[in-house]
Amino acid sequence: MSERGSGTATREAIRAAAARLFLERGYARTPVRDIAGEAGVNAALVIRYFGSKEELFLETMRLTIDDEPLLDVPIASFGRRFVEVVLSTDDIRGVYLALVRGSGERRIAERLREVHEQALVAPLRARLSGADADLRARMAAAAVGGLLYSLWVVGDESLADDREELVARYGAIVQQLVSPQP
Amino acid sequence: MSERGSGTATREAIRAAAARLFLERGYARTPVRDIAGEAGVNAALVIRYFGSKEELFLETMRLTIDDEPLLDVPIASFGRRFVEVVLSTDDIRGVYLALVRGSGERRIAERLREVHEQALVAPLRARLSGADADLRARMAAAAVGGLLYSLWVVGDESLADDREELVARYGAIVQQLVSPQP
DNA sequence: GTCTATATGCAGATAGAC
DNA sequence: GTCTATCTGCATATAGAC
Repeated sequence: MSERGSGTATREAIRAAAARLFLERGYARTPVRDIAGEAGVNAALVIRYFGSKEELFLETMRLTIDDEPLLDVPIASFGRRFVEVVLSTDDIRGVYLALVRGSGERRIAERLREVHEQALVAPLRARLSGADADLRARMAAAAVGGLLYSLWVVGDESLADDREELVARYGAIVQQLVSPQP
Repeated sequence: MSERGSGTATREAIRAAAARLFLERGYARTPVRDIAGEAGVNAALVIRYFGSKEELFLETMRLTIDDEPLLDVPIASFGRRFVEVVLSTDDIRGVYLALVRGSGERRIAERLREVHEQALVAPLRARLSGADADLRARMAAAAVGGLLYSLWVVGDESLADDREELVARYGAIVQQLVSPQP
């Protein structure tokens, strides 16, 4: 294998280890040394390749929501379906938690803003029209964000108890937010 | 002045400096040395008095919401009023942000849970009755938490644009959540 | 080119001098 | 009651081994 091939493989090993550890422990509680150890290389190499711990974090903590399950949903049941999709998409929880907790760093906060915009606001906005469509989409995104926040950051166990009922009732609220005002 | 008197004054100076800096910069970005400098003492003394940086943080980042403005509000306009109070209470923003961003630490996460419970869930719960009162209070608290999250953690500027309209419309949603289901 | 060993500088924390 | 000296562990930078 060429020098470049080996380098690329190592790069990937570092990226994979970093993603795993950042998702599991978050930014502050993940030393570069642990990432290096897991990837089987020296800590200095991690910095060599990625510039800094923060760069590596931003490189790995990306999120694209698959909105395919949302495409054919009738507008009337969209709220409920959206809550369902957000809660059951695998990667969201870890990335979201890591970004929120790391958001004291300026660039991590920027990434959180992008993810919020792309994963929550945009899919909602796409289904709305009218003069206040933007405001409605942002309020609905806030409500959904609040659900993730309560479940994952605050850790409100009682809320998680009955998943079915939560999806139904909270979904109805989101629905109300995306519906035009009477 | 006695040894104890001076000690207490210094203690207070440290606490005040810590509160100011934690609110301004958050947990991770506030070195103990800066707190000591601002209080005019040695960094070791800060640890001596408070045990650890984390203890000092927990000691200073408390929050009690004044729910007096909520007592006489008719139940029908409670949602709107609650949003109004939460958004206009001075200390909330700083404490909330510091706790959320520090919540990677177990004990800080616990404090966030307490604050969420006491400042959001409890006032809502107090005004509800019925079998599903607890669930409704927790969903409403999630929605309000999501508003704070969007405004302060994510920094959704568009949402903050028209404060009047935001309070009115988001308040209506909270109202819907605390109202019994048809 | 790819990687390791090692140095620098800053953090929180501790021991003990005064 | 307060400070100095110091330990440990962190991210990061550099030199150079292979």
